[in-house]
Amino acid sequence: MRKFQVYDSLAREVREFAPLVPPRVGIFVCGLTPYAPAHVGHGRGFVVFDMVARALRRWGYRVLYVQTVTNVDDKVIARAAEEGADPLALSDRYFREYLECAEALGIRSTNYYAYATDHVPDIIAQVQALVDRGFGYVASDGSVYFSVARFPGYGRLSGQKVAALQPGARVERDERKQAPEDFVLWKAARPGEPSWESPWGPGRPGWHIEDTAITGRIFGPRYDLHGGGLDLIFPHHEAEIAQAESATGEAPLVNYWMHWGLLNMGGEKMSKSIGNVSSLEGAIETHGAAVLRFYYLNAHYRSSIEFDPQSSLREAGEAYATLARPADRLFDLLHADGPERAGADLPSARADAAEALVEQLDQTLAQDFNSREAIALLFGWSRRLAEDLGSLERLSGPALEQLASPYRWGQDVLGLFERAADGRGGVGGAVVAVLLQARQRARARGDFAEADRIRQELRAAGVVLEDDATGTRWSAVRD
RNA sequence: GCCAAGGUGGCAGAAUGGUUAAUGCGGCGGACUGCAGAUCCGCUUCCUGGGGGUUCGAUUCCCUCCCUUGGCUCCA
Repeated sequence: MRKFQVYDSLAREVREFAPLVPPRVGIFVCGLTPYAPAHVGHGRGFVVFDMVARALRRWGYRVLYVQTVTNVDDKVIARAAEEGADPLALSDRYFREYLECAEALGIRSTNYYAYATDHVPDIIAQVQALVDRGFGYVASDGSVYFSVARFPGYGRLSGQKVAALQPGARVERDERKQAPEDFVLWKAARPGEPSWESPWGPGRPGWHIEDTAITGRIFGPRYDLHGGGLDLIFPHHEAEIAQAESATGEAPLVNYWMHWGLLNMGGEKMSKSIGNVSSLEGAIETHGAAVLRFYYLNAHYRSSIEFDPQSSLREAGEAYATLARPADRLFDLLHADGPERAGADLPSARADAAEALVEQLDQTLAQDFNSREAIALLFGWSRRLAEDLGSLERLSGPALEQLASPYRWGQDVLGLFERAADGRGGVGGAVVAVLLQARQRARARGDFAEADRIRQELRAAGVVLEDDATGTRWSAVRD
C-alpha cells in the first residue's frame, strides 16, 4: 500500500492516511437529490472521487465506495406535484439520466448507489436508537427531532457555535422543536406524500438520517473517508456526526473528511435553486465527456473553479487535444499491430524516464490528490513525444508500451486517454481506407482536383482528413 | 453579524522559506504543406490583494485590513 496524504476538513490540515482495517478502505459520498437534470457542477465531485477511488485501488487498498441517492425529500415531492408525477418515479428517472452521464464520464468506481427508500428499516432503527438513548424526541404530530443540546461536539466540523447561529433569519421557526437548531430525523406524513409505517406513525426520513443509517448498515459505526461538496459541511455533515455518534456511542464516525470546491458560474455557485445551471448532459454532448473530465481534474479538487459556458470547455478541449495527441498515436499503432509488433527498442534513457515519470505521477497524486500537477507532468511528456511523432513507426510494441506507460497511468487513475469508439473499424473503416488510397494516387500524379473531390465527399459523409508528415489521418465527426 | 475557504501573469490554474514562480489557453514569429486543416519549433524576462512583523532572504510563516465565494434553508 502506497502512503498518501489528504487534507482533512475536521483537522483542518493535511494528514497521512491510515485505514481503520488495512488494506480495506470505506469511502462514502453524499450523492444527488435527483429532482431535476444534473448540471456541470454536480459532475465535478463525482469525477474527483472516482479518481480518488481509482488511485487507492491502484495503490493496493481494497476500496468499498458507497454513494447515496436521496430519492425522497421535499424538493422531489414538490417537483413531482408540479409535474403531476409520482415522486419516486420522478427521482428514479432523473437519477437514471445522471447515470448515463456518469457512464460517459468514465465514473465507474462506485460499488453501490444506495437509495434512501431502500434503507427505510435501517433509518427507522437508527431513529429508534436515538430516541431510546434520549437524543431524539417525538413531537406532537409524530415527527422525531434530534436535540442538538445533547451533543456537545456539534459545530466542530464547521467551526460554528450554536449560540451564533441565526435561526429565524432564513429558516422559519417551528413550534414543534424544543430548540431552533434541532433538526428533524423523521417527518410525519402529510396527505398525498410517500410514507412508511414507523413506531411514531406514518412518515418519511428526515434530511440527514439516510446517510448515517446507510453507512452504519454497510461500514458499521466508524469508517475511513467521507466526501462531499463544501456546501454540505453545515448543517448536513455536522448533523451526520451528531446523530451517528449519539446513536452508536462510538466516535469518530469518520476518520477523514474530504470536501471538494464548488463550481461557480457568473461569480456564484452553480445551483438549481439560483438557476445559473449548465446541464451536464449538454456539456457532454457538445464538448465530449473526456474534455469535461479533463476540465474537472485540471484544477485541484479543493479550489473553487469559475465555469464560463462560452470558453471554459473550449479551452479545455484545446488543451486536452494537445495532451492526448501523442497518446492517441501510440495507442493507434499498438491497436493496429498489437503488442508483438516488430521494431526498434527504446533508448534506455527514454525507458528510464518513462518509468521515473510514472513513479512521480503516483507521488504527486499521493500529495492530497494534486491532479493538476500530475497533468502538468503529462504535458511535459507529450511535449517530448511530439518531437518524434514521425519516428514512432520504427519502434517495437514493447518500446511503444514503454512510451505509453505515463498515459496508461492516466487511463488508470485519471480516466483520461480512453480510446473513444471512433467508428474506424468495420466496413466503413475499410471503405475509407480504399478512398484514402485512391486520393493518395491522385495526389501523387498531381491530380489535386480529384484529391480534393474525394476529401470533400468524405467530409460530407462525416469523415475529416488531415495530412501530415507521416501520411493522412482521418476521424469521424459529429455534426 | 458569526463560521469556513480563497485572493498568483491577458485568461485558466499549480507550487515553493532562497538560482530565470509550473502547466495550459490565448497572442506573436518561424517550419512544414499542391491547397485546407492540423502539427512541430521559438518567443510571450516587467504576475504572488494593501499594510506591518519574523528572517540573511517571504509569494510561502505571523498579525491586521480590504475584497471574493461558500455556509448559518434544500444544496455536489
